[in-house]
Amino acid sequence: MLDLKFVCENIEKVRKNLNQRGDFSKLLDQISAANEKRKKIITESEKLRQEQNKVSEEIAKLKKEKKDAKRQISEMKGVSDRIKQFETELNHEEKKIKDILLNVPNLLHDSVPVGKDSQDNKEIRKWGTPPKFDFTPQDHLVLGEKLNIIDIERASKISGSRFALLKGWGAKLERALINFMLDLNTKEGGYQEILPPFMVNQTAMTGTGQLPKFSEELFKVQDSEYYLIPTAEVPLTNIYRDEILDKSQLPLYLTAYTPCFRREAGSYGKDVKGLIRQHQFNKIELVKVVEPESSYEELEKLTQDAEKILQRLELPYRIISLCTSDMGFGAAKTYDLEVWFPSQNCYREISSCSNFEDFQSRRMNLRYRPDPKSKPRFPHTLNGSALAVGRTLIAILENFQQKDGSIKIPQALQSYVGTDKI
RNA sequence: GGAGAGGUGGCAGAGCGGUUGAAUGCGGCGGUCUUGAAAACCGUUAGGCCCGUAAGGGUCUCGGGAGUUCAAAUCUCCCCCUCUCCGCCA
Repeated sequence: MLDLKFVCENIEKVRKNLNQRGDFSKLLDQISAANEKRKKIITESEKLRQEQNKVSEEIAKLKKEKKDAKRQISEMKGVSDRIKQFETELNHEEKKIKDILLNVPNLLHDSVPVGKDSQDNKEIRKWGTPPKFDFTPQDHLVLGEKLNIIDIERASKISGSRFALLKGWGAKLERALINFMLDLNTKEGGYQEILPPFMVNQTAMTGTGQLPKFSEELFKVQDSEYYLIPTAEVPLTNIYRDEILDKSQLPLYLTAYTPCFRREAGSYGKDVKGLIRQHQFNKIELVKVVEPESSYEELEKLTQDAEKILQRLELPYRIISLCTSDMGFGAAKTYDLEVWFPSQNCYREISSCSNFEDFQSRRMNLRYRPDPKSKPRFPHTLNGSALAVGRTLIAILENFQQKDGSIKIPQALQSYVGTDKI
């Protein structure tokens, strides 16, 4: 959520920035107008309240002295009604402002490349070289079926489309990856491991920005107010919602393994084959809460933490900076990590690392105190996948496949899987 | 699921419907004392919003919402959460 005051005081600047994401001009004007009205109402009603408080005090004094206060009481009867009227109007304007503000995306950082679609995303760097095969490499589905470790058909029998069943070494590899990533994040990255709830309430979803705008992407649990998390970002970032953290608690580094649940509405026909796009997938997430001054430095570090996993797994990847039109709703800047997929002969997203600045912390009223004497401020929040586990698994299958259809296990992972080949 | 208890400032814990944003204690910060520290003593210590260049002034907030009243932390109703006991259960 943007700062109302900032928006109203810098409306042309905000308009120009948001123009890169779409047309929010009308909404901004509505906000500005509603805010003017709001301020007027407040000024008027506070005058009345002041009078009410003063006279109430007089009444109290008179009563104490056992004197008559009838005149004052009847005088105040009308005042109280008018205050209530103002209150109603004020609530109306404030709700209007909040409803709009919750649906306005974050301002983009100056360094975000300008572009009109994903073609304009900017490659930042590349690591590793795509493997050369002296045979035609298979895609992960073919490999998975041959090895009897991925079963899509039976998964659709018990659930539906966009679900998968991992079996035997497949299941074990997935589990090994989870442990490997968590270990790396905690031991080398300094992240605290969290095992959060996989269902959260509406307030949490609003805090990180999934609601109110993107409800069609979420699974809601019937007969309850719970939503299945689409990413661990939601429970992790919301842990300290409505709190004022001490400066000594920052920076906060959190990591968690969770399954993620997404409706994938609007992705009909996209990635229908295989494990790329599922309704349920495993992910290890990194979340940071940091002081504003250091957040962009922290974004670089967080991205490197995610990269490190791919490097240890010897998977070739590249990093791109998402361009203005490809950026997500709440992010000010995003790097995507894309891993090499031999079967598709291209890089595909395996992690997304973003700085949300104070967009989320303002939504969830998460603050920190820079020092004991100063006012609380909104910290910056960041998150990134490290990594999407299912996509990592298939990247390993495809990049480490051998001529005979077997899969070599990357060195770093062998002790976790318990074999060097499947 | 059943029965009961309770939600007040960073924490603990008071609070006859009327100068109570809120006693007191602890903690935090500043100071006095001390060679230094501790102790003791003194002072200070919530957040949001509005007006104002500022100094400052005003206003709201005692889990959330609605109501009664000239006036609500205090009374009424609804909701949420926590704890204890019983039942069920991984």
